[in-house]
Amino acid sequence: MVNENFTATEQKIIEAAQLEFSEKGLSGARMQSIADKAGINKALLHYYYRSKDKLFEVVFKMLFRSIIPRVEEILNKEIDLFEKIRIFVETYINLIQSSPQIPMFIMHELSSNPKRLSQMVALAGLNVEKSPLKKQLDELIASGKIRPIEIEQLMINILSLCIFPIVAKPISMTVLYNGDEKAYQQMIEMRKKSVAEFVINAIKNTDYEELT
Amino acid sequence: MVNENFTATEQKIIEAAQLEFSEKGLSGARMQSIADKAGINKALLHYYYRSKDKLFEVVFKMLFRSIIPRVEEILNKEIDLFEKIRIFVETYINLIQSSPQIPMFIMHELSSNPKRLSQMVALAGLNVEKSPLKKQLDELIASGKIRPIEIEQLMINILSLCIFPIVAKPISMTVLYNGDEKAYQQMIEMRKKSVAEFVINAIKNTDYEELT
DNA sequence: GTCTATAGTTAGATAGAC
DNA sequence: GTCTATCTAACTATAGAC
Repeated sequence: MVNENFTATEQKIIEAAQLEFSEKGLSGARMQSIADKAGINKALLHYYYRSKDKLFEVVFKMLFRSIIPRVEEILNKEIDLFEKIRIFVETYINLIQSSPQIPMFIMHELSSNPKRLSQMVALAGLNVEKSPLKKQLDELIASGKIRPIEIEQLMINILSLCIFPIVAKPISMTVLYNGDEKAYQQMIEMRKKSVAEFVINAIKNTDYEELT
Repeated sequence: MVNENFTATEQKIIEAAQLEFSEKGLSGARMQSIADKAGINKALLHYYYRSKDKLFEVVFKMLFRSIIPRVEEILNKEIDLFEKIRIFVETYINLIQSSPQIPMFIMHELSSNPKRLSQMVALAGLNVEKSPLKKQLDELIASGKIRPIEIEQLMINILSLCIFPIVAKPISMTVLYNGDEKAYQQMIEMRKKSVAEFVINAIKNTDYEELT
């Protein structure tokens, strides 16, 4: 996760901060707690990052920049759409699972400062409308292989199915499994395959299949 | 939203608090800001609710209790499963749309205090495994009308598709629509119908259709 | 670069008048 | 019940020694 040439101390701070911010959000996080997690003291945090807000900004940008390329890479690969969906779902759920704080971290940030995100998106040069994925999707719709669906709707459906169950872990674990952690983990594990099939079945055009 | 016999002041406080808590979360919320929104002063908040935590608890419980019965009612209705999904999706997206803070509010709460939720769920007597919906689902699977799927997976899929796009409004609005609010609203509007069809197509057993 | 000590600020909570 | 004024605690941020 930490990639640039930081000193050992900087790395420890970034890691500790990421953990604290995603657990507690910007306002809930405590500089003291970050310092403790990093095994240093408060003053050093300010020495490196001046203020809580600056530190947050740094951590946020790093996280964001580490995710975007991975997503883009998969989406723009030259492979069959259904295969792409399978790979994307599995990779993405694994990614979130390994750092379940990330989505919450980003969502925390968003509600308080939506502008920051748009700057970063613009900077990353993301544009769904002009993506190779859209072209691929439109061709399959035109040929009748899949049902008509807007790329935005498809993307948001896939993202919802991958992200929400993990972000809302306490809800699903409690409401669906009476707090059974193991059952919940099994469910997530299953979803690495089942979500892709769910999506594929949802968009596959069955009329077309009958013709082949 | 406010239903019991509260005084006018209490109502104003509850409404203001709900707004503030869902915008900022528990830690980000300010008693001063709640007082301002309610048009009273800080001291009065403490007069009525003793502490910030108590106030939060009251607001949270009220919200939770207002949602559960509505969800249960739809899910246990004696109607066709596909029709049930259509009604549920439309009602649920409308509900969240009218109070988009609710999911964030609940999720904020969850990360900080998962136990509170389980108490409330237990209290509400929710149990998916024993619900009429599960029976209905299992029958349709047995008869081959829909593909095998666990009720928990189906529920979490539907909830994800309804809740996430609204909770993650800033993400989707920015990433998918370059910040165009109107385009985003249109997308949500479409989803009131399209999500149900997406889910139905995903679970419908096409082999069975061919047989009929 | 890293620490201890402390200054400065904010915000939750209480006391007491009306 | 509602207000103003105030206390106290928590937390961010800085100063200054090593």
